[in-house]
Amino acid sequence: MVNSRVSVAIHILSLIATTNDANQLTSDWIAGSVNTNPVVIRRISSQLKKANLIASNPGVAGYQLVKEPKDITLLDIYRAVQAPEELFAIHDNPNPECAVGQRIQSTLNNVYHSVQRAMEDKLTEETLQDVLDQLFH
Amino acid sequence: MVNSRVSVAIHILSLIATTNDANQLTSDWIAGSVNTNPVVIRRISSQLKKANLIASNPGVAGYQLVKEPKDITLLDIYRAVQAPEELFAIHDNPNPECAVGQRIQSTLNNVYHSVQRAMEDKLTEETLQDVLDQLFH
DNA sequence: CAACTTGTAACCGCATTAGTTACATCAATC
DNA sequence: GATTGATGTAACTAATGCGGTTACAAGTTG
Repeated sequence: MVNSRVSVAIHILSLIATTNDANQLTSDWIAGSVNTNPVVIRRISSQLKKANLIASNPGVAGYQLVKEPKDITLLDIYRAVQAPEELFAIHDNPNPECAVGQRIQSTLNNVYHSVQRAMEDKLTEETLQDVLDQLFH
Repeated sequence: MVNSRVSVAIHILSLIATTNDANQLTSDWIAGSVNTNPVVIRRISSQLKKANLIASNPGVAGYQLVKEPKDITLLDIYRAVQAPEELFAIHDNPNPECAVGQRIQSTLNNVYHSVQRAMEDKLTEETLQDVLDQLFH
């Protein structure tokens, strides 16, 4: 299962996108909405910042979106908070002396590739704006 | 990331589908091809058996496919070894007094649903036979 | 009976995750 | 310029899930 950082990141970005008062947008206040520790918010915000999705300044309260919600895809968010990895794990060191063991890894890689691609395509289709539309239907 | 049990399950099923000598198909021998402990093989085989994909008998060596490889989809295998769960985790107890916190869970559920659906559709498209075709191209 | 097998329970070490404490650094305000 | 309150990070903890392993019950075959 994909960890909850993606969900928290979307929550954070939704708050940033819809909160007018910048002074209100502290990691403490966001943590109150997400219901977690402020450090968890700052940790994920740091990843969103490195991915160039939000901006912030040490010492000054608040976060700002760098792009418009319609230009932030869920894949952008996913990749911002998720270590780059394959969706499916493949076991290590299958026996090369076995016909199946010898070719199972490359075969699985091929098979899984289209599955992961399908997932990422869907994540690309949906943007932060779509999330906002659903939040305030 | 999805754990490696799916990959090991496909490996096991590939061996069963392509090994003629039933006496050879012990959990010990399969473990030698996968390169793991025989108990890991029996554990996953037990799940495949409960999912009605393979058959076996206590005390007698070997496993047999219950269906033809073309009738075993990767989703069948995925569901056999994977606890039924959502692909994306959603954080617990967001603040109901916040407009975003109040609706984020149901919104994320909707958003993630189509993504998971896309993945499962792809897993349904590919069968054990496709894997065998790629293994012995 | 002896030598095998499958099936399962139980435990271990490791990695990952979310939560937390602590603190360095910076900015705004009195 | 000292105080206050913010971001940014390092470091630690508890809980969880994973694959690997030992042990053993129960069955089959020769």
